[in-house]
Amino acid sequence: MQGVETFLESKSIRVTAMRILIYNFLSDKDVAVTLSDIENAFDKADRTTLYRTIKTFEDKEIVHQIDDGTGVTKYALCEPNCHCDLETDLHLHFHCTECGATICLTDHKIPKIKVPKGFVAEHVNLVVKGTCDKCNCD
Amino acid sequence: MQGVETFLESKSIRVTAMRILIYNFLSDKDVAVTLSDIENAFDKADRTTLYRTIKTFEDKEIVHQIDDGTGVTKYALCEPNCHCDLETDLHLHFHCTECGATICLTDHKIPKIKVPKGFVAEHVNLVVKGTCDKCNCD
DNA sequence: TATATCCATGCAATGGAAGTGCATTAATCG
DNA sequence: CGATTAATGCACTTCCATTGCATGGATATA
Repeated sequence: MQGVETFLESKSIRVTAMRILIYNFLSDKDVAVTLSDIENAFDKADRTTLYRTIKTFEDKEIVHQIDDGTGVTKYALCEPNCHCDLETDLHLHFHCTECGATICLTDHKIPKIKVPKGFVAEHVNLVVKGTCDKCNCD
Repeated sequence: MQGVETFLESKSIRVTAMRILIYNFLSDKDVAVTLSDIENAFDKADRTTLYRTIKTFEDKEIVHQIDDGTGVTKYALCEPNCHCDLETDLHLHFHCTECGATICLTDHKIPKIKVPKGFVAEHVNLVVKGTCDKCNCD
């Protein structure tokens, strides 16, 4: 994929084979993944490399972190032109307690939240737990 | 406090010195606490005891768990008559990124969240991050 | 081209938090 | 008081996140 390389460059991320692989892995998934998921997909690579690659992606705002309450951090690609802004970019996440999948509901923006006087909101984390469409078919 | 003992009994929790102390510790706080916080407050007690006491309190629905995204679980007393129900009891939590405090905004109930067709919502975790009233005074 | 520099990678190790098994002590009930 | 049941304490384990250091590859510079 020529596209990925130029995309990474446009985000001032140095292009390496590993990074392209990880990016493609993430973009193939429609659910958020853990570090272990990536680890299992790339046996040959070291855990630290994967970890730092994800951190780099995060810094450059092409990946966002999700805390779905399971205790392990999950990651997913951001939408194009995402800056993880409170007003425009934040979407809610759905965690299925049956299959364990965590899904970005990117078209479900987070409603405006009122906070008490004196408080300043900068970020919102909204996770809905329940059962997903696939699990409800059974 | 005679009141605490009868309260615990009413929840069918066996009354011990430790449990009274922990309950009072929690009710003195207006912020959610971590297990380590409790540990530091009670040097003499073993971590496991504190851990299991909190779990007991959770089971009996007098304490709720909060995942504010810091990676460590926090705990706070429930409101009276709370059953941690989706519709009536769930409130939002505010996490201050400056002082690290996590606060229950019990009068801020969680707005009704729409999820896509096929999905069933059972629980919602809503954490707003930013700076709290105390930190904004500086 | 040679060399210096910067950064990605890999290995090893650490630290923190959650959780479990088992033995001991304390509380309740008959 | 004696027996049963539950609470406490200790030791350990596991899992995940994170960091330090050494190495190797890519890039820029002379």
